[in-house]
Amino acid sequence: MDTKSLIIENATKLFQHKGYMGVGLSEILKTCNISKGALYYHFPNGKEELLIACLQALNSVITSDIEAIYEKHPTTIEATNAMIDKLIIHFDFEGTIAGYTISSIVTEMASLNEPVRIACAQMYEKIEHIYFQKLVTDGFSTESAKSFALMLSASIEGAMLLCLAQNSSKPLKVLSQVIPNILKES
Amino acid sequence: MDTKSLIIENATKLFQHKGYMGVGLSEILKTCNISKGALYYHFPNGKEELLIACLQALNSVITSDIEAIYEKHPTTIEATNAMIDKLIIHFDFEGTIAGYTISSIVTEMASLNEPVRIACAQMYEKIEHIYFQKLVTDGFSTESAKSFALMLSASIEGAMLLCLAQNSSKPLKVLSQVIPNILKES
DNA sequence: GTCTATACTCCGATAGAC
DNA sequence: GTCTATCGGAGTATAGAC
Repeated sequence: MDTKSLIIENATKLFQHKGYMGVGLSEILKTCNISKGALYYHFPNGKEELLIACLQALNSVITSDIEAIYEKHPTTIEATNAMIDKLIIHFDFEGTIAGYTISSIVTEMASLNEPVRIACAQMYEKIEHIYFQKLVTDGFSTESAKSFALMLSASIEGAMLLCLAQNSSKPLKVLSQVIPNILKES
Repeated sequence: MDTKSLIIENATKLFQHKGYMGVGLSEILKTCNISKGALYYHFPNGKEELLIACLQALNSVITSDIEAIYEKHPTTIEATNAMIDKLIIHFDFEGTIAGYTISSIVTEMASLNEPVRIACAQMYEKIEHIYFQKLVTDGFSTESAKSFALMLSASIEGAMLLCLAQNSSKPLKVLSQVIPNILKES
């Protein structure tokens, strides 16, 4: 693998787990076994440019992951539960879920750095769009689908936050049980 | 006001807006117009001890705020919508919502520092308990009330995250419209 | 109870050799 | 394309005067 991809891959994981401010360049360099010169050759504008690159790479990875799950299952309810199950299994196995969320970066940077905020917003938008399309396929009206897509996005993100705080996958488990009741035409 | 309370009040706001790592002691000192000596007299164990104190103070403020709203309104739906409206007004007026969430601290510290994680978990637990009690009063079964309380907690936290990312109060607005459809016995 | 002065580490960033 | 060496500043924490 080329050095640039290696840096992005390692830095992404570190940023997700410890936040932007919580990760020093030295930690990234040590993880990649490279020097400062190498990093600044690939990212001349330093840490912030690296973060943007990480967010864009993560956008591709996460959304294509979700897309694959949603293509494989016939309805939104089944697809969403399959996705949440995957999150739960990952949490119970790895002890964390940070790799599937950018909440640490959003909360830290959204109000401080506009380019970073926009990169985060684009990722949420893309995820919501996948939910939206599946809901329309299910037969929901455009308006209902939009509302429910946002609801799904918010509740899953929130449940991951609660899982981190409680150090338990229970919030996600309860969510997957409640979702079928939510996705009903009013 | 005594110095200790002053420190907690200012530091809490800074931690909420910029995260734990994003705030230096010097910034806290400057905001409070005090010296390092004063801070280390009140918090001998430094920044981490201060963070715990901030989380405990915030726990009281936020939960009693929510409790007051829930006592004033007859049903969970009305109380919740009143609470979300308050968040929306605050966002549209102040341009942020960070003061009503600890997500920045959770995502940054939950997996790194156990005492901080526990303080965060206690806050979410207390909030969920308020929702739970109101739902039981509404006539929900204990089991349903537990699930819906978690659902409310997760979706509201998630919606605040989306508001920060999108720099818009729209996610909270949509959530308040969807919630009445969710809170129905299955 | 609050101050100043200081210690020492780590930060992100740059320059220049190879 | 990657390295080492170094900069200036900010980080947390401590010691001791008042």
